[in-house]
Amino acid sequence: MVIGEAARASGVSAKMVRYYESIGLVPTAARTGGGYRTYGTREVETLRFIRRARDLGLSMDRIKLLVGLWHDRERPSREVKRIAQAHLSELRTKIADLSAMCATLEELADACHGDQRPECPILRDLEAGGGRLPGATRPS
Amino acid sequence: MVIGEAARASGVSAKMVRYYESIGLVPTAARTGGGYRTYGTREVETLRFIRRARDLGLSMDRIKLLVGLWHDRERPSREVKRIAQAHLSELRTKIADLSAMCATLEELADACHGDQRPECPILRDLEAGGGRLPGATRPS
DNA sequence: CTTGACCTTCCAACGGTGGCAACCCTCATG
DNA sequence: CATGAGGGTTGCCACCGTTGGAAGGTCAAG
Repeated sequence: MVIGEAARASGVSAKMVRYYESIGLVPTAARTGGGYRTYGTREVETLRFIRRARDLGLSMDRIKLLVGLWHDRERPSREVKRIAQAHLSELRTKIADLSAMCATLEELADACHGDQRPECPILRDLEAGGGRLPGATRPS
Repeated sequence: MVIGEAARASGVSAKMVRYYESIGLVPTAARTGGGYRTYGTREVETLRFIRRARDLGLSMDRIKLLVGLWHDRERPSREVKRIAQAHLSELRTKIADLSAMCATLEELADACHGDQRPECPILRDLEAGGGRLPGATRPS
């Protein structure tokens, strides 16, 4: 299997396969006489593993750890769970941050009539930096 | 006001002020005889505007548009609202994506006993890519 | 031979952050 | 008045992480 076939089989683009090799996430692939990288079933499975981990939003560093644990038959599941929970906690933080932005922006967009008039609560808020706190718009 | 003072007054780092100038987000600053950038109240207010927009997660491109609209007294609030809603829609998409990851990962982490034993549903899922859908783990 | 896939290397994006050598400005001391 | 010290500023380059694209060259197969 050359890189294109491995890419199709794993769902990881050839570009990314080379990249993963360059950062040491997957071991250096064997080469044919002509210099083509070759992959076997095992390598493709690793790539698929990586893609699924990526789909869950895990960072390369954590994926590297997970691949190591995956290949270790003696691993304690505690280690895996710890990584998952660290990621979960970051995901939750990000979601909370985005939700806060969303809430503020929703409030502002709702207050904006959105017609041809120049008056705009969105710009007013960005200008004054005011109404970020609860309690709605402060009285004038 | 030189750049450091403007930075402290606006909450944008001096580095970022130069960066914003380099990408054309803020106009070229006036200079002293010695080549130092100088800022007035108006410039600092613009920087503060930008920082607040960044805090809401807006992209540089959109902030550029918003600053333009902010300085335009004839702007239709429709334009501002349209930008806000475009960003809102992206925020919601991102939140949904992260929430999906979160849900999957929560399910897997809950199923993992997290002790010294090697058996681990998290790794099993990443390996097989199976149990993403409801209905629990399929029978062997 | 032609065509397609592969090889390497560089550039772009996002929004900054960090470092570095050199320069400017101010103040203190001789 | 001159000199030095210290801190702020300048421009430039490189880096973070992940992906895509393009250029230019090589390989394999029809």
